[in-house]
Amino acid sequence: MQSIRDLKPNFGPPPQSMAAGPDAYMQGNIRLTLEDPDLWKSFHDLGTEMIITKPGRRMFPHCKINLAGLIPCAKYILLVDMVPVDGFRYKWNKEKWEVAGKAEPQPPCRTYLHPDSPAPGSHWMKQSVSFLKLKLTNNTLDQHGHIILHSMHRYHPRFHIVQADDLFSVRWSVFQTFTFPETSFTAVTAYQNTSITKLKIDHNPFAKGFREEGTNKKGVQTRVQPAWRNEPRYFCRSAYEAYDGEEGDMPKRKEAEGIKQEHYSPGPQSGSTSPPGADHRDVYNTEQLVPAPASYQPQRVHDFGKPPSPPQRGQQPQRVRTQQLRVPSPRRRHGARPRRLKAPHTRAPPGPPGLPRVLNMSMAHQAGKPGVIGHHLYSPYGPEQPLGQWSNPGPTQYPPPHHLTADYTTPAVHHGYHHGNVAEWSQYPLFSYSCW
DNA sequence: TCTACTACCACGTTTGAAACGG
DNA sequence: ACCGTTTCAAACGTGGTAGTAG
Repeated sequence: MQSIRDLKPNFGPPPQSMAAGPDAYMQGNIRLTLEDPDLWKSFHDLGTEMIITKPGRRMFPHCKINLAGLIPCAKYILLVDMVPVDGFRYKWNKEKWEVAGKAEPQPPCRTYLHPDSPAPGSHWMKQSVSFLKLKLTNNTLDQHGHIILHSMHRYHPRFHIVQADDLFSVRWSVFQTFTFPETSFTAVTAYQNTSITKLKIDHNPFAKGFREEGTNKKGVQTRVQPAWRNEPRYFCRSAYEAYDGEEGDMPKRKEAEGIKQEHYSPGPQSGSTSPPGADHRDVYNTEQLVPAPASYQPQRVHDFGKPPSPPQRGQQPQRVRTQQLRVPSPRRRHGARPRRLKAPHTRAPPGPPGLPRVLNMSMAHQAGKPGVIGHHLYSPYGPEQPLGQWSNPGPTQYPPPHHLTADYTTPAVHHGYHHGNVAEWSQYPLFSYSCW
């Protein structure tokens, strides 16, 4: 059913203090499923691209998850960050992505905190959790708390669930981390793959103006069909399939259901042209406990089987209105067309003044040195209230992804337990909390 | 010349205060 | 006065495109 390959080298028995606790058991039952997996897969098959801009750009598709198995009355914090898929920089050449060299040093790592956090498990489970407001930027000096990425690099989002009563106790809490392989993407400043552009136009409501039907005046040739749900895919070939090398014959999932047996090869292991080419709706699940420095310590393996009730296609998710505030800005563009003038609304921001809630964590750790990390929390509940500190955000290089593994029978890759207060539970920056 | 990036544009959607009606 | 619905415009999100830098 499931196997764990290539997780972490230093697996060992979990500390009993952690393994035996009721929380540990309950946390092990947490299930996380990705909403709109077919849409994600559609993009993934082509090689998802996400636009990054200086002012910040939303993701599309955006991250939306369903949670189950939380303790209803316990409070949780949800976080998302982006980690490089591999250590390469890419370029688009002749209709396919090619490795263009070594990855640039990583910018300060930031983590997006879901605006509802902290909230009880019942809150997270009663409806899908959307990270719609998450924005990506290539501005390393960004002051808005957006997640900073490098263009032409590949990333994938990680979801972190932390049982904690408040933001300040995160460092003492247990993290559980999940990823969805089909959410990996290439950060770009302009779309390279025209098929991706078409797909975005077709499915993103904000891009309706570029569809052929309607009032599109730009002559963009796109499919007219509005929805991806009820039609066969007009695209067929993954851009990643264009990669030569070991993954060229990577098995593709035959259909949306059924047991998958493809092998997910992490980038570094599959040569220089590393992008994962297969879709991976179902994944293995492992957990790990409080890490010893620089090592994962998987505790046990869960076999969750199929997700309990995967989101139904076409199901209109309940509209979620978060407390996310709008960052007041004078006018977005210089030459925007004039608006009709009337008594101008004095729109109060829907939330207290401030900024998107983003944790900024920069790793100071170097090989063999537990890092003292800085992180910056932007909270909508107060203007620029850093709950942490910046500290020495020197450029760091992400490690190769260890977590992308083989057989999948559960919705998400579950990376397991780790404590937020341990600086080097892994090489990833997120958990380099030192203080809040 | 090529590639990556930016600024601007014109479109559409979202949002919430104001207006309105019961 | 209260509550629910509708209206409407500012704010925002989107991809295209031209221009620029290296």
